[in-house]
Amino acid sequence: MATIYQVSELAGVSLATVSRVMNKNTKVSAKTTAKVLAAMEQLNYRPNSIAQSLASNRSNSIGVMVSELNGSFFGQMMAGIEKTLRNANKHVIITSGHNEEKFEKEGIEFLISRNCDALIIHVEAVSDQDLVALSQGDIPIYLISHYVEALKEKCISLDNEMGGYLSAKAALEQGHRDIAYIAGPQSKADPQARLLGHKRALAEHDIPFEQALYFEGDFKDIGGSAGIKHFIETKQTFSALVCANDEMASGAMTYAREHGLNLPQDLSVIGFDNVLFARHIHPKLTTVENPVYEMGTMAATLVLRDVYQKPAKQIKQHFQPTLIARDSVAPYNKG
Amino acid sequence: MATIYQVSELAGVSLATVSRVMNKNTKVSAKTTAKVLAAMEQLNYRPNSIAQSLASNRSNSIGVMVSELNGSFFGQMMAGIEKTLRNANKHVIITSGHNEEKFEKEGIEFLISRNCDALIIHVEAVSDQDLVALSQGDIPIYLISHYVEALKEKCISLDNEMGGYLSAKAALEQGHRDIAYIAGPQSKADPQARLLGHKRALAEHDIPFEQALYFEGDFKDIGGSAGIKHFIETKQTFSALVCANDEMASGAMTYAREHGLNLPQDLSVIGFDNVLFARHIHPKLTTVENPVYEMGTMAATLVLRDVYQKPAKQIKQHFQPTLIARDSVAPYNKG
DNA sequence: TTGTAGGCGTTATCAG
DNA sequence: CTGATAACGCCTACAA
Repeated sequence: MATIYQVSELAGVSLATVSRVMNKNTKVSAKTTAKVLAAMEQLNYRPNSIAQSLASNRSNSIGVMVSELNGSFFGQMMAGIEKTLRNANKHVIITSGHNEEKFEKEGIEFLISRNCDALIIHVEAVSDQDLVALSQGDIPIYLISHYVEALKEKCISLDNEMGGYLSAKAALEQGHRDIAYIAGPQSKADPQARLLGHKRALAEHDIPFEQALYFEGDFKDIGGSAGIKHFIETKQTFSALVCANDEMASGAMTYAREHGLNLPQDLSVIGFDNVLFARHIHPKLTTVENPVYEMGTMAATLVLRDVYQKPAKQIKQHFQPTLIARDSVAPYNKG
Repeated sequence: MATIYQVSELAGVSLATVSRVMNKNTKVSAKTTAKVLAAMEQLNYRPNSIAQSLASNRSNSIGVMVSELNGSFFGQMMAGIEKTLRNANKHVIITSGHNEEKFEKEGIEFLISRNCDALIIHVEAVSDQDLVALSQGDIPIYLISHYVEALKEKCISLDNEMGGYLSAKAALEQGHRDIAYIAGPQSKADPQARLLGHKRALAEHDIPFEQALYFEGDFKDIGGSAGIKHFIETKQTFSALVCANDEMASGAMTYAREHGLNLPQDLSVIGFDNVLFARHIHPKLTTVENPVYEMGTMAATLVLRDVYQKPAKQIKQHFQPTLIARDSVAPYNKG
């Protein structure tokens, strides 16, 4: 592999000059530039990115930490991040927390030890407090799909309250009044906000929130089936079921069908996230779009702007969800 | 950030000694080791991985190139790769080809320019020829879920022929004889092999392969719906439908149901891959397990062994698929 | 067992 | 506009 030194020899200039034409940061005469370019071409020169990093104190790498790699969420997010960053010639180092706090923290440590210029983080288990502490460190961190007041300039988040509102609205507007709700883990902010939005929509329609129609799930399909099982066994009356994510909606639908319910005639179901499989399940799931790809793109854009001083056209840190109406909600049927 | 030099000063030894206790490759007296460790601790020293890379000519990074980041396949694969590699203190740089040959090639170039120690590649569009050419370069490449004869030591692959055989078998063993098949793109080796396996199973049961019951899809749900539409419109008789992947199976099922078929009574459907949503769709999809996570793990293990000389317990390069029997296949019903 | 010193391939700060 | 030359932080013969 040719080095900058060999290029400089061939071109008959100093190595500093070669560096200059590469980085275009200092004026170099057209003539010398041409010579250098020719030499580079001839030697098939490729700068050694590691040496560049060492000398410039910039690794040009962004660490991305996600709580889990599999699952329907992650791919979309990564796609947005990777595309944006690679266009800017930055690279993405990826780590997964495998859904455990210990691994998430280790992963972050790992990324720091890798000299990343910035971190984009989407974690479940690490506390807000730890995140704030982390942000005091040398390396800038950005949070995706998670809002922490103290770090608001660093957050890309979704209006989960509005999402919860929209999903309840989808049922209410079809005339449903007995609406069960399977929430996500209330130890976390996102599911809390979704629940809040749900309650707001009910209140707007003068429907009291019934504890008996509430169940806290785990965001997995099993949480959905457990929730509806609970409602059925406690003999609740409900014509619609709102779930705080699509996985739980899917679990609930499977359970409902196995127990003789006709979907959506006997029960309308609404999800949240609009993951890829939402349109594969039957009936096609009405859900709330969670613009994960866009959020990934935006997080990357933010890094580019703040860390690398790249001009960014427009930054949008707070995203609004939208309802995706498909086939899993039927009009309320008095019978 | 403390440097190795500061540590050496504090410990009262040379910087070479500090380097030695870090790398444990040369004997250092217990006493000095202790001093050095204490100094490191005190200064909260963290080696600069970039400087290490430059000096040792090892970036400790492995580039992973996937054709697409979203989709149900990728996450599993990545999870296996990342976990294995991080345990060995290597990091993963990720790039996506966004399903276009141009991007796939650019991505590979990008990874090479990033001084990766090895590449793990899962591409769709790049030709075998190009892959072979690539492997002549300085940087070792490994192929995942793809078999190229000339690169067989570098391949982690699945026995797709056997998978095709198993999926057909699932229908045959339930008494089905009129079995439609929606294939994947026949320009690629994997779908070809699946089709071959399908034919072998038919032949074993003395059932001729009918061109009229064959359709070539695109591995997307749309291919599945187009396929079954074709069969229905040409008035074929078939009681089972085998699809070369789960997405197409899902698309076909949706279409079938919309056209009045009862699943699985009127039509048994079999998929391939066992992606995450396979158990979310209705009826739960009988399919063939594609052990993507394990293949990812194994690719990483192979890299660790070949590139970093880490002892590997057991290498398995060729994986066997297994049938996952769920609810989408019903016994053949003469009626 | 430990220290010395050269080198890895760039960038960046000086002069000129 | 261009050329020396010192960092950057670490590894690794080679010496001692």
